[in-house]
Amino acid sequence: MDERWAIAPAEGGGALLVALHPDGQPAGDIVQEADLATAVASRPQVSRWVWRSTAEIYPRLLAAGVRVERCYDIETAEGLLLGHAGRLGEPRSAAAAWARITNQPVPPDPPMRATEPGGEQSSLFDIETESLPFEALLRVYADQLRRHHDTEHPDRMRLLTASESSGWLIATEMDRAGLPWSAESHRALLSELLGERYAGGGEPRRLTELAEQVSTAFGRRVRPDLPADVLKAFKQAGHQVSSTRRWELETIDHPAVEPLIEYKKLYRIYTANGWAWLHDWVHDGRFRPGFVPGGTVSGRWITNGGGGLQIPKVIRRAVVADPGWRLVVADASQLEPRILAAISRDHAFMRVAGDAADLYKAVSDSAFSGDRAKAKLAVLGAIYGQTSGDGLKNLADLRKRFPQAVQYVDDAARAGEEGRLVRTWLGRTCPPSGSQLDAAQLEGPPADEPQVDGRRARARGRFTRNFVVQGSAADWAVLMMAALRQSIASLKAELVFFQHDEVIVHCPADEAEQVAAAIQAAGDLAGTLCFGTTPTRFPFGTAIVECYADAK
DNA sequence: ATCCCGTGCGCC
DNA sequence: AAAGGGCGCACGGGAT
Repeated sequence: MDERWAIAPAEGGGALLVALHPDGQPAGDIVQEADLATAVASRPQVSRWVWRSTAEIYPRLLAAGVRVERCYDIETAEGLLLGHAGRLGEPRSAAAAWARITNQPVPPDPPMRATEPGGEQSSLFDIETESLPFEALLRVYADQLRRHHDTEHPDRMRLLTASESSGWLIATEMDRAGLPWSAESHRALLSELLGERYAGGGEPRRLTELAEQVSTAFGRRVRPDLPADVLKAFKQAGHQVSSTRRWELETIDHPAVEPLIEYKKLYRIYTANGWAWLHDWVHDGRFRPGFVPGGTVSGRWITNGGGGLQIPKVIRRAVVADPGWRLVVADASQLEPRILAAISRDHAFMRVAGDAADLYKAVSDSAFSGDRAKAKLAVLGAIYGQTSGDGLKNLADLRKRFPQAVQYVDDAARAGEEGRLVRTWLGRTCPPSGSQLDAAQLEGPPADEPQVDGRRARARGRFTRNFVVQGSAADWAVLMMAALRQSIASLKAELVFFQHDEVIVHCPADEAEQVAAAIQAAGDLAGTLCFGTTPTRFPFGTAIVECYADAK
């Protein structure tokens, strides 16, 4: 039974509720109840809750011990529908949607609330309840159902909205659970890498030493954290470099290079994941990243404040399962080329993507006489938009063997260059050309010259080329997460981390094998739900470990 | 004192 | 060997 109810918070912790017809119209009278969580918990027959914002309501439900199976997040849907209409960037709040329906001035979206470091649950109660009347919210919802119907692929668009709404449920649950984090291991690691901190503050011992070594090598005081200073010093020493990026420094033969590179590496750890970060972001043995589903235009998630999706490999030593528990770490192997196979419907490419072990090997056997490195470069070049180098010839070979797959991304690039929109498989749409959210707009100086326009157009082409693949991969990934969430719901296991194509589940040791199997099953199901029946496979590399650093 | 931007590097 | 896409974050320095 697909029973839908809409709900909104009311004064004093209460709630307004109403049952809904399939077309979104109210199926009865609006009722008011005294307690939001009780109102939800007492209606187990409801299979999908319709609400303005998961971020507003769901933390309160979870705090009261109430989990929901499915929801429809109206503001998330508004963003996706606006995007589909080529209006990404316009206000997506329910109030804005209502204003558009009623031809009133559209209010700007409220600024994004900064996440409290550590994701304290209490801060989530502070979100102001929007003053849009419940009846207006219901009208917005019904209007959105109609707009779904009018999209290019209504079934896919509905699946996208449902999936993205699930993403918000998952994000909220993951932030509540938190990633198990050993502050003790983290501190030990920092001491080992950086040395002691001086009592009076300032950089730790190892950084001070390396900075001195750099100065010694130059024969004068040089501050390694000032690129301009470093550039000048190298120039005086007779080495011309255009930046102090690591790969460029590595080409120089000079005794300052080695301590300088080491300094930069450790300085990064010190500033981004050092003692201050640990203090701000890890509490009670958990790191709560503040996940934001669909935070990027391509649909990838972002996190709020703690750099949760950029945890350096070396720092993963601090991610440790609870005693008797394990981390099941799984990443989807070679996901983007497999996605390209599925969305392009290139039969030959779908078949090589049916090789569960190694797609690049399968491509190289098929088109590059066994040269795996070449095959990989060609495939990545197609996805990212190669502009130079040997890759172009490899790309030509790839096109010969898999014309439809390469055509798909070439078409996306062409569309982008010509200022048209492109969409992911499920219908998430790129920003319109020239809009605020169009990254290619920033490319180069703001001049009217044809050369600049051309470069900008090509930059947008590379963006849209990648968008259809990266974004469709994000479509798949969230569906996979939603399927996984359902299949482990009866276990003690908890989803605790998600990073583009990688998930971590924290579970008792005796559940680990079952969880690992559930992840693969969820990937397979997501593939079928998203793309229908195809030969393409979505295999995972899975590790059952006590420490994140031991995965892979 | 505070904001903005370029630089550089972490992740996928 | 690097490049080609997407991000967040910290820093210093200049502008305000």
